[in-house]
Amino acid sequence: MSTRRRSPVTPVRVEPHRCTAPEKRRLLGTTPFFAALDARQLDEVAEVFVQRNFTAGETIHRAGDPAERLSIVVAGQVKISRPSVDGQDVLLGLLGPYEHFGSLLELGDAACRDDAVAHSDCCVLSTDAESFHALLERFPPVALATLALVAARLREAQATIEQLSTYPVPRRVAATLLALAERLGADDDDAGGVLIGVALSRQDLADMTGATVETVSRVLSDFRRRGWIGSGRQWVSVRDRESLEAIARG
Amino acid sequence: MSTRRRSPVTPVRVEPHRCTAPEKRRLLGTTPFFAALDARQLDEVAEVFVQRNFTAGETIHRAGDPAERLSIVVAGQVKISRPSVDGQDVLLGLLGPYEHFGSLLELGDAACRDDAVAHSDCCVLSTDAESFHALLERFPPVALATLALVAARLREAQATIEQLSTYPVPRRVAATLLALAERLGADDDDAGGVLIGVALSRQDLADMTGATVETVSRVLSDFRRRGWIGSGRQWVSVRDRESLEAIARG
DNA sequence: CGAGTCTTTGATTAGGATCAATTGCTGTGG
DNA sequence: CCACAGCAATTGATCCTAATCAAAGACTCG
Repeated sequence: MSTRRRSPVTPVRVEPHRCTAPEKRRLLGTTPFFAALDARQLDEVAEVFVQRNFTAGETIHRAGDPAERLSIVVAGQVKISRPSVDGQDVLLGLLGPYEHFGSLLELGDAACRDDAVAHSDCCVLSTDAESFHALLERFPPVALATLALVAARLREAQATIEQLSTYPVPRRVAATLLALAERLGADDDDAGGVLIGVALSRQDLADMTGATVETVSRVLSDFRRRGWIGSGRQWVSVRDRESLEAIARG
Repeated sequence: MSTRRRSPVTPVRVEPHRCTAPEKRRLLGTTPFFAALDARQLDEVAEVFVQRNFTAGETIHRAGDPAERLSIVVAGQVKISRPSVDGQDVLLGLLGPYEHFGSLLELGDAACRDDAVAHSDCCVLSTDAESFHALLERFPPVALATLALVAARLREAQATIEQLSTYPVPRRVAATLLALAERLGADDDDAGGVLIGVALSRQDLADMTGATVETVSRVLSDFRRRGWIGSGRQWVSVRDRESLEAIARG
């Protein structure tokens, strides 16, 4: 068929390295959290962060674990999902570099509500909630940056609520694809579209849109037949942004 | 019928007053934003806040207005809803005393995404985004408190996303009623339940749960027949928390 | 009392979920 | 290198939840 190909164009990322101290400092400095700090201050920050690598599919933490760490993705992607008894997971975030997950503030005995899984091989810097809280108090600009990040997340969440409340599935799928292409678009697969640069199963898409695998598959087949997207096992690429936007707008 | 009554037990609140300066200071001090500040600091804060009263139904701001003010409810309730072209509004928040709305940070030319309407007569303290930003920088504890508030909102939003993605309507309605009773429960109407202390139309409930008025009405009728709630025009009271919780848990 | 709004109830429809196979891709091991 | 195991994706058939369409009842207020 015109819009089908057989091999996922997604190059897989691997990162089996260990950060040196100065590297760690540099990475943290690139992060929106700590962008405002100078070299000396970054040293202080770097001291409380530890680096860990995960291979694709590895579990970072599970819902129910004590909520005591804040983590920042520095390479690769991490999938945050809320599990439910009957296996109907909800995908709350697909985080790329410089995005955070875990607990920002809660020092008490709160439990994690979500699973965090390495969606690709990835590298994560993390610290315990207590140390992070100390950083917030010590460096006011960090608190402000954090506030901005959380506020942005809240806005995204509210947009998602709006979508789930009122849009039919094809519209939600279109909007989700566009958002992903925007955030993770590795431009151009060989058919001149914007390839979503992350392994993306139908199940993932279903968990993001609150639909079922089957429905998502049907919707994508339809979009593909119309030439709006290309898709295959674990990948999607946007080929006709205009049309998708029209659907996403209603 | 056993569970019907004719008059809404909701007492309407009225507040046609004007805060004196010390009153304003005291109110701000009770707010989670500024609880950590001392009297002198509160004076400074109070200077940039102005008080406004609204009568029930009055519009505070509309989606599309420039996003330039942060407001804190000090009495009454404010309804935050996201309008959509086809009138399918989404109710994002029903705010009571000490909850905030408006823009925390965006100093640019951002536009409000939501309508804010006085849901009851209410009293609001507000300031412009710029002044608030200055307060955040001047008083680090305020930034931390704000961060905690926004993080809490984010958690609520994620819970809502989970519900909308996977729960059927009766479950969402039950969960919503319990949450409202928790937050706004004026205990005891004359039938020994927990009355939700706010005017609450079926439409509001529909906008909160992403369902239609008709469906909500049917669900409530069902709950009422089972004796789990009492309800009437613009009010609901929870009479059998246990059973509702069972539904809300699935 | 009568207009207007909110609520309830019924009948019908449709969007998606569910159930059930089948096909196709990938990586593995003989 | 090919066969096969295993998972991902597709497609079809059916069912069901909730939306839609339509109307009538209830409460409120001027």
